[in-house]
Amino acid sequence: MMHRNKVRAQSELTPVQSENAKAPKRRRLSPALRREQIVEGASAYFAEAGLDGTTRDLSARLGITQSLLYAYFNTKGELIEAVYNRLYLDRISPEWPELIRDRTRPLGGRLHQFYTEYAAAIFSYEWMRIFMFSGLAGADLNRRYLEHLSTLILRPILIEIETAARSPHRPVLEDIWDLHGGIVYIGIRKFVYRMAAPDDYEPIIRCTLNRFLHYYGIEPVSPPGN
Amino acid sequence: MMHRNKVRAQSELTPVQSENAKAPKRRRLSPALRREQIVEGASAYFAEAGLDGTTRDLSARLGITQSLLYAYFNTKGELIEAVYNRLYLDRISPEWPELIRDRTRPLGGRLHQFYTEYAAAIFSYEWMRIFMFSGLAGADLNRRYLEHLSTLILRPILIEIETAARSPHRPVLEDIWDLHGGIVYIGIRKFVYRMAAPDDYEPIIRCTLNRFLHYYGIEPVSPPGN
DNA sequence: ACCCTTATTGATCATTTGTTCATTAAGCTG
DNA sequence: CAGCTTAATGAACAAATGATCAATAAGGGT
Repeated sequence: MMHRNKVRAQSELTPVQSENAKAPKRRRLSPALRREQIVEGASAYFAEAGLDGTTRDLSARLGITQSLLYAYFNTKGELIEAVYNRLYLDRISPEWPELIRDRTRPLGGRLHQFYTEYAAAIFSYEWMRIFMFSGLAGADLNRRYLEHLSTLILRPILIEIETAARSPHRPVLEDIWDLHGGIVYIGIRKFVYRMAAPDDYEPIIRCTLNRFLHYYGIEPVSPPGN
Repeated sequence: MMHRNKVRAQSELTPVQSENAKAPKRRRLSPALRREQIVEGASAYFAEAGLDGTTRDLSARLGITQSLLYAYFNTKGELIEAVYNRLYLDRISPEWPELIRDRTRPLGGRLHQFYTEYAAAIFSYEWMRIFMFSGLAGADLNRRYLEHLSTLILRPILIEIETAARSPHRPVLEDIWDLHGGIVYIGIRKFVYRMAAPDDYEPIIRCTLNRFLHYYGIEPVSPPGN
């Protein structure tokens, strides 16, 4: 005998408390809304538990029954696919390639803005961990995302550095991956390994960028007060 | 006639023995040997399937029964623990801190040797993936490993850079993490995201190091032919 | 207020998976 | 060879898990 009424008993004790209690009564939402709520909750849950997390745990966290998930997704895989879409969709801002190529501004400032915004975009518990989980699971989405990133962001950066370089050194794409990896690794340390990491990413991003630019004889990023 | 048993056991591994050699005869190994074989197989298997891989799949791959696993490990968790030990144990060579601090040699050469050896040590399918899986699972081992690395390797590198620096710039530990992360990210791209990566890590490691050293006014690494 | 559509539930099924244990046989010793 | 220790097997159990479906009730339309 399983005592599944645990959640129910909990919710009955707190009928309409707004804190963390869920309504004991059955709530009927519009399909669009419910679906949105499920995908959002699934993102948070799978980021924590991994893609092997169970549909029962997820539904319990959402305050709905497990079978309801199957009214919106034919299979658990479909649900995970929806999580992928929500997470990856438009994660690469279409403005970034323009920003990087905008030669009316100093290259340092462009890269600084890009990496500050990029860090803000991906340095989240959900994104970092689900990206890693799906990468390990062999999801093709990861490779596609990174190919996309390489084409739209890293190659333009490479070209801009080559163009702006005033030292004898010239970078190859692998050098841009090194720049990128050094910054992304901050997020990996924080969200995958759960190590202490700086609250503000700006100083280390700026320093990393300056070190990179310096090698190619490009002027450093202006201090943030600029 | 003579050493029939032994020969038989050996030739048992070769598939084309008799017509329907499908039924694998039960092989009786010494506990130490069998345990070693299991842990090795488990490392390979869990690296591929993740720590949620099943004991049944593992035993099938090892060519033994699933229940035999429990003759050597009381629980699946214990088996995974054994995999951790096999993988992490002595992964940080005790000679590296000495190497890094050996001021009779140029700093660039020391760091180059260290990172070449370090890459050779951890850039393997098994290490990279299991480290990532266990990190995501929240295994304390990861944090301990990285703390260890920070204390024994990164801090000494920081001190050596500070000491050797001839430019106005001075690094903080986070800068060393950036250097480290940029290099480690090569392995992450290759083994987690399964992207194309250079076969020989030496050139990019050298270039990354030189870029780093250049910022602090430290002489570059000598070319490999030196 | 009363339908009536359908979002939601509860029960249930079929597998999967970790774990246990009595039984079997491999291979060393006398 | 015979006997004996114990490595190894095969069958089984309990809990967990993905998935299904008839029954229920929430809440909008009239």
